Amino acid sequence: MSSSLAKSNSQTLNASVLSQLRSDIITCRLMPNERLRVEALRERYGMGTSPIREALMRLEAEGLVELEQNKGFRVSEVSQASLRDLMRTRIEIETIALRWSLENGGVEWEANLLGAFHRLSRQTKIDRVNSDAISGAWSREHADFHAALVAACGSPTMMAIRARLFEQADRYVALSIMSNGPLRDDVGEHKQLMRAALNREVEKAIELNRLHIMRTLDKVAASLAAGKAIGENHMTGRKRTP
Amino acid sequence: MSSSLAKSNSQTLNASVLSQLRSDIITCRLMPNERLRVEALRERYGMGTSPIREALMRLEAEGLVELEQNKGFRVSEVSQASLRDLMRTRIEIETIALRWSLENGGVEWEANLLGAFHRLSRQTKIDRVNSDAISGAWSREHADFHAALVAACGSPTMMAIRARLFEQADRYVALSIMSNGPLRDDVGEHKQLMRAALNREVEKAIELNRLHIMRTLDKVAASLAAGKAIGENHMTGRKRTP
DNA sequence: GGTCAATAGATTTTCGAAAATCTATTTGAT
DNA sequence: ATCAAATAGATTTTCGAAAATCTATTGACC
Repeated sequence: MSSSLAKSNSQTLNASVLSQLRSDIITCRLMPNERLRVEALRERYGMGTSPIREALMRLEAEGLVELEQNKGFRVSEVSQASLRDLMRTRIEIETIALRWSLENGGVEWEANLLGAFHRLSRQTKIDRVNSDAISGAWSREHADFHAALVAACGSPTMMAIRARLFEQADRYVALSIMSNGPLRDDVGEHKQLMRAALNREVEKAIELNRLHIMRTLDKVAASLAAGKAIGENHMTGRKRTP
Repeated sequence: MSSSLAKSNSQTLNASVLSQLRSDIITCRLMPNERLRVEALRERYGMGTSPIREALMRLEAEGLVELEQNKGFRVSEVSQASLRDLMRTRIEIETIALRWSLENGGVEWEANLLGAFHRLSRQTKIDRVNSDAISGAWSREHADFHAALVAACGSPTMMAIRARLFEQADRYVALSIMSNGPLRDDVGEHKQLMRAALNREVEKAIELNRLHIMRTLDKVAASLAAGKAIGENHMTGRKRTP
């Protein structure tokens, strides 16, 4: 029942539960709006209150968790409005990061991008066999590919912002997959995008990236509208007295 | 010696120490790179370890604090490189937010902007009398003015990013003021910027904003280069044994 | 029946001490 | 003298219980 990722014991419990919680939220093993009771999390992750609350505070700053004074934490709510806001902002941020990256990228960047694409396309094939069981691996390769695109942008600040928005978007994607199955086979899209990037066709790459995000938005928004029940009022109330 | 802001007791200690710490870091009452020992902070803010560590974790996500595993927290380091990265990113973000805000802003937005400018210009006058003693008040009005500019941008995500970057920049400004005194009298700059915004002269407002940030960057970068000693190696070592 | 205060249980928040880890210094061997 | 292991003190990290707060329900009163 508890999360799978066994962490190397060289980390502090704090760091360990932070990455586990983040992962559980992004993949919607912890559903949007779900209450995060300290006692329940203590049991789930097997540790005391301190590291858990510390991790939750950090995730609050990242926007994955919300805290109401004296009422505790819950997973951030999802909504059409914030999905659209998120994706709109993502497009702007990635546009800038991509432009900078194409201006600065050298041979190393090109090599890493090619590598990331290769891993992603392989992973896609594997997934087609295993259905959507281990799509966690795909998700990681997918994230890596998009990170590789902007890796040469030269701005740690911009990259950090981009990564955070990508994570938030990933949560919506996970939610969509849960109700409607895998989004679509977009190996082609990624390949096009990579080619434009490697050829330094800046405006084309930016436009492809924008379309890539917009297509995801449409798909996710649709399944969010359809599967309204999911994610709304999920374990919203307090534990019933026996 | 401890921070002045007396917090209303309706907040949790956690929320209280969070805002105090954030303020102390942004104003450089806690200097860049200064170690943040839990015991010292316990004394400074008068509470136990839990709320303090929770606040520190949150500030780490905001980029004001850095955590090294098993070695504790310290105020984030400052550097020419990260200053330039920060300002460059700020320009891009504020450009987008400003554009959206000028597209969407209604009468309410205009009124609030005028009000914010009025308070800022009044505050500037008061400050000229009291030297740089209570420049904290000016800093607040200044932040409010820039927030008012983009308040109609319609994107909570973009506004949150902008606010965070502004805070980070404010820390550099505070550092600069500490060594070189008040930056400059930029009432005129703010007035120009407001007028362009109210007249919906989008490109002009964006350019003025860019110049506003660039001028600040130049000034701050210069005093950072000059006063190298400040902020470097400040209480960097471990407490000496008696 | 409806409203409001009192109560009890659940939950969050906070504390202070214990455990784990790091760092500087001393000690001992080569 | 040099290096490495051992030690001691400082510091971080974690725990579990106590205090504070919230929420649902009961019961009194109109």
